[in-house]
Amino acid sequence: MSRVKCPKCQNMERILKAGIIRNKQRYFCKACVYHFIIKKVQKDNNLLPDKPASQVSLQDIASVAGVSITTVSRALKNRPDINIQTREYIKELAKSMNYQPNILAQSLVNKSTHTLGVIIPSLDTTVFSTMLGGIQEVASKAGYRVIICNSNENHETEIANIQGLMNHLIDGLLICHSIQTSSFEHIRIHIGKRIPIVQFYRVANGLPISQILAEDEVGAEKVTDYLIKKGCRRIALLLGPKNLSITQKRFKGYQMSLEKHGINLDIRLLAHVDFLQESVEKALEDWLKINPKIDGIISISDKSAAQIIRVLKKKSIKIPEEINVFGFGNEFTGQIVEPELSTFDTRTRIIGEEAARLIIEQIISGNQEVKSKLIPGEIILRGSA
Amino acid sequence: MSRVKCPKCQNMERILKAGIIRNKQRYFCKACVYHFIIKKVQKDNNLLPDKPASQVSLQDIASVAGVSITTVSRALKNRPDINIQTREYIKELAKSMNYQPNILAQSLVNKSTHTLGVIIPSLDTTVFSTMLGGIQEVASKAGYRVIICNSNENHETEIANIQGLMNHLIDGLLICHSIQTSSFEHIRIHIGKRIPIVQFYRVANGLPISQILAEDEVGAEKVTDYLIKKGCRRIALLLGPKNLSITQKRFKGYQMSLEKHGINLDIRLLAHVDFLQESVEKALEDWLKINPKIDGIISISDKSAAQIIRVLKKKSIKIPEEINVFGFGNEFTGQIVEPELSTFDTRTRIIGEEAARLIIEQIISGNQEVKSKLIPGEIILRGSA
DNA sequence: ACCGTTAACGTAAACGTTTACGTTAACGAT
DNA sequence: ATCGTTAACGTAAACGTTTACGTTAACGGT
Repeated sequence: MSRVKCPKCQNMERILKAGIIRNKQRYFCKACVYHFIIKKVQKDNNLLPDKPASQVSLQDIASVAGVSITTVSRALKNRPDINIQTREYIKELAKSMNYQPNILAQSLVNKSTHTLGVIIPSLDTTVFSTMLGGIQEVASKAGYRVIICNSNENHETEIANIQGLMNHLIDGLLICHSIQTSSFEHIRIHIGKRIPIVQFYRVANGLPISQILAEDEVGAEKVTDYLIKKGCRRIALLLGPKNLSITQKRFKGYQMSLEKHGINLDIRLLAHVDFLQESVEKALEDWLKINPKIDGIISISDKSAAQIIRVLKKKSIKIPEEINVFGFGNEFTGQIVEPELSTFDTRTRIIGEEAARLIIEQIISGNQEVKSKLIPGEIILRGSA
Repeated sequence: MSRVKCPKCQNMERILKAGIIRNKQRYFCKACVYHFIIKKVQKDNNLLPDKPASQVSLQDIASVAGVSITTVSRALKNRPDINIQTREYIKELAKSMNYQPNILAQSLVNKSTHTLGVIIPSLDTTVFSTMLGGIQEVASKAGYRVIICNSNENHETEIANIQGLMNHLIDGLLICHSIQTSSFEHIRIHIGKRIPIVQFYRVANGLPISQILAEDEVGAEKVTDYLIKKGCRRIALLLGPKNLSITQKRFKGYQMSLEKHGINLDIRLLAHVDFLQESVEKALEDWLKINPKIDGIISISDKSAAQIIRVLKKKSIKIPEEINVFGFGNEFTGQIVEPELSTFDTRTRIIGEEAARLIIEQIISGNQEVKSKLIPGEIILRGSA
């Protein structure tokens, strides 16, 4: 027989057990037909006596003011249907009570979080952190927060990130695909739903969603044109993984320029790398063995170009006399190497800014019309070519 | 007389107007004592006929399965008190209906968002984006999202960011103060509340909250020691704004080293800059005019050091023969300049990682004990010193 | 004196979860 | 057959907002 007392009728006799829930024994009082659980007496835990200082809510203000929650909400939101004196009084009261609205609750009702999700492949690469800076600035000026997810150039992580963000946390998604991403089902699922998506920099072409792009094709063509005009005939091209849109476009621009100038494509002059130092150096080693010798290199990034220059100098190969080196992206690094790096400025920050602008416009207008925008870049000539 | 029909009794006679609310005329039917608003007939707007595809909720699943919401929740959360077959059935049903939980609603109930807020002064600076990378990695492995706010080195923005994040959006705040921040009331308000705060890299010392720090003092001392041992006696020190903790600590380490070696402090050798290129070059110009001549420079960052080296080379000043140059931070830039940069590696990424680890620990344990952790750095010797 | 009008409130549903607690029926032991 | 036990549900409150709609009283015109 249990030694439990019914909290309702104080009876200790006709008490039965009634199952266990979440590790707690439940009881049933036959006398008053009542189910209950004996709670362990909270022995005021030894933490600070500070109350949890739970945020003040509309209800708290309403109680103090002696009005309803609705009236408080109206006052704070400057809605009509409220007496001006009442409104001012409540506003002051709210301020004095240090009221802060619970954004979660607001978002739940309003079905809008004023938050953008951004998925980028890496934070350590200047290109990406620069774009992020652009996104951040535009978003914040428009009153949007930014949640950043780093896919770490990993396909699975990208998928997981998207799933997480899409669960009502964000109003719009900006995505720059990881190297590994080649299938895009995880994106396609979300197209046409409430949450707009914009791809930037690295994009998937088959998808009916907006894009903000760098001038990869035109840029590569212009750079190749320039090198050919300068007399180069054996121009090596450093590219990323083959599945990247960027890779394909830069190759296309390069190819078009060669064709235009009647130069045959030599596939030995193409190299695909994974952005890591070793793969860049390996590609360079291979190129240097080729005959006839190369006289120009168009790098995939300024960082890789800087690494290339470093190796070439160690081998006492003169830049630009023997080999012209061209970067891509215009990062700070290019101004530090010697000779300073000629590069194609893709206006990375602008890409981020435009991506943010576009998605915010889509969020506000509700119009998900597919737009594709190319951010014009420009050649910057310094010493290396 | 209004030509309005009461939706309840269909009467068109005894209808009165009853105020305007949110730009809509309200009516009152005397016949059936009923208030109403005539809604404009939605002329099925010309958008896509696609339904908004509102996410499926627990209620939707419950309806289909013919059980209550509670049972569905129990099934999906693997709670006890549910028949295994029911559970499996509901799980499959949920999957087939492509159910995704509404994180907002979950957070509202659970009072936890599994999201960290990070406030950093800039995204374009390598140091910060590197720390961010560390934070991101640890957070994401622990199942936390990261909301990033860029204070842009601006005090007001920092305050606004914190206010926004603290309104129930985050479970913990990581903050690296802006240059301009000298008063810390906006932080102090939140201390001891539910949401823990951890400062990293740039910290305010007076506050009773945890910190993750670089070895600024020890680092500056070690670097100065090294230069003195190498024979330098006129070592210039490039510092940030005076109010930064980093500035004060590096100066202290520098000063201690001088004292230890019996060298008098010459305040002309100190310069405070704002991280912009112009201010760095201005400081350098001033130093070069001083007599006796300087023979060493400890820079505030590797980037500034690279700029210094560039200027010195233009003036044909030999590095390290005439002037030794030391960086701080160990960024990629240091490996590109010529001569390669000697630097103090502050282990920036580790600082971010540790900050994230610490705050997550505080969130989970609920223990906000103040901890201060110094991340050991090390001198990296290359050609410039 | 009555009627229409409106200012200024309040009530309650809704957003999508989680969870304390109520309820029922089946089952084994007496 | 009765009673205690428990598996397996359901109900409803709660989280903190927003907002459609109900309600009251005052007021001015007839």
